[in-house]
Amino acid sequence: MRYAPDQKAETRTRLVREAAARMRALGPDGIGVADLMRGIGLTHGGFYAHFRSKDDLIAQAVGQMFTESRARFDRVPEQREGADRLALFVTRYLSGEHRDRPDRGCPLTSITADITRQGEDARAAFDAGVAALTGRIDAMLPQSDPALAASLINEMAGAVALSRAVSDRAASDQILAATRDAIRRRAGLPDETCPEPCKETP
Amino acid sequence: MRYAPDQKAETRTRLVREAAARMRALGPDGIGVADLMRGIGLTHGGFYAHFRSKDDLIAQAVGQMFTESRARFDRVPEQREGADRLALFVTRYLSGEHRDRPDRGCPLTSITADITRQGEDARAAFDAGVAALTGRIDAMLPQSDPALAASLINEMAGAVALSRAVSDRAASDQILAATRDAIRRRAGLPDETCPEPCKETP
DNA sequence: TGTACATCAGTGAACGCGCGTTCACTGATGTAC
DNA sequence: TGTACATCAGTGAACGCGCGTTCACTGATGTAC
Repeated sequence: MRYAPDQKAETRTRLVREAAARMRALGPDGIGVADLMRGIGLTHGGFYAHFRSKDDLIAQAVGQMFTESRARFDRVPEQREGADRLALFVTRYLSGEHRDRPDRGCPLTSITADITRQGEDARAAFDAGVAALTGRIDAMLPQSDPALAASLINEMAGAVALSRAVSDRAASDQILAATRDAIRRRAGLPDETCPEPCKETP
Repeated sequence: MRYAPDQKAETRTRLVREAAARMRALGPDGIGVADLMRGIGLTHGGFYAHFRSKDDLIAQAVGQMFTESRARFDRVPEQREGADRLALFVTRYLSGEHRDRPDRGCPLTSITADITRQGEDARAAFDAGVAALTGRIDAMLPQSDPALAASLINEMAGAVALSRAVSDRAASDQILAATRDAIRRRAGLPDETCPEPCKETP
């Protein structure tokens, strides 16, 4: 078959998305080139028409992860703002759904430790993502406080990561609930009243 | 040569220690059986006289990591207690030295995301370690508050992990400093006055 | 209109390598007689 | 006292396997003449 004019670009996009999802769930070492290509219905040989190396793909995927994470956690009904937006973010971030679906989760909860061992490009993408995320949280605070914003995201990311690692479900739920309380208190938000229908676990 | 009566037990101990150090720095997938054996001056073939499998070793090493971490961060001059002990712990935990030496660091800063993908034994060892650590922090609080203790360790572990991932040294230092402030405030400790000589980076 | 050729995303066999694991063996020393 | 054998932590060759990467090829369609 002859290919549609933007077929190659489209395949590349699908690859980066698939890689981002797998990396969140399995880490950079957990994705294999052949597996990945099979995942989007192709064979492994074509990979190097799209990326210089697996490292190159990883760097692209790190950027993608932050983009998707932003779309998932920061998207809000337009009329909301300030504290209301932050409350929504916190509820979503510290939810059972976020814990149970690492493949769609925030990169800070899954690949932070791995980034240390990645190449320069992946690290740069990670740096940019962290800075942007911290900035957006700062903007949702009652008054700008970059150190507080950084501190809040550290705790939230740490809590979600730990809630996944802990085997006991009740203990895991408890970590998330306690962290929601702590974050709300620290950010000066009202106590737990769901700002929108809370579906904890799907 | 004939072997000393406790030689085998000693070799096993050395292996578990070496594995713990490597796992912290490289993750469970980052250590290879042959490399590890070479690291303590032996050849790979002898490994299976000590462990049923690599997974078995990993589970042992997880326990070891928590034991060492406790010795490193919780050891205090005996006269100290309460808030004073906690201040010491926080200073050590959120230090440049902890960031720069992951091979001697707290497992919560390095293997949390990996534990999700490990076997039952490793997860059980991790669970026990987390519970014990949280309990010790709780005991250092002015008054017991298990949820606060968990919240504090989440933020501290998240911050150290992130301080390692960030490329820019100044930004990394800033994460640690800001988190020390945040934790001290949250735990009701006095402001930054070094409770003992602070050697930040070696 | 028909023929020859160019294009190019994707194919699949093959590569060298390191992994976890197995197993027959080594060799120094203790024990039995 | 000397000889034969048991012990056992560690050795090193070998295994099957999956990895990242390379490369000659496919085959449907567009273009040139």
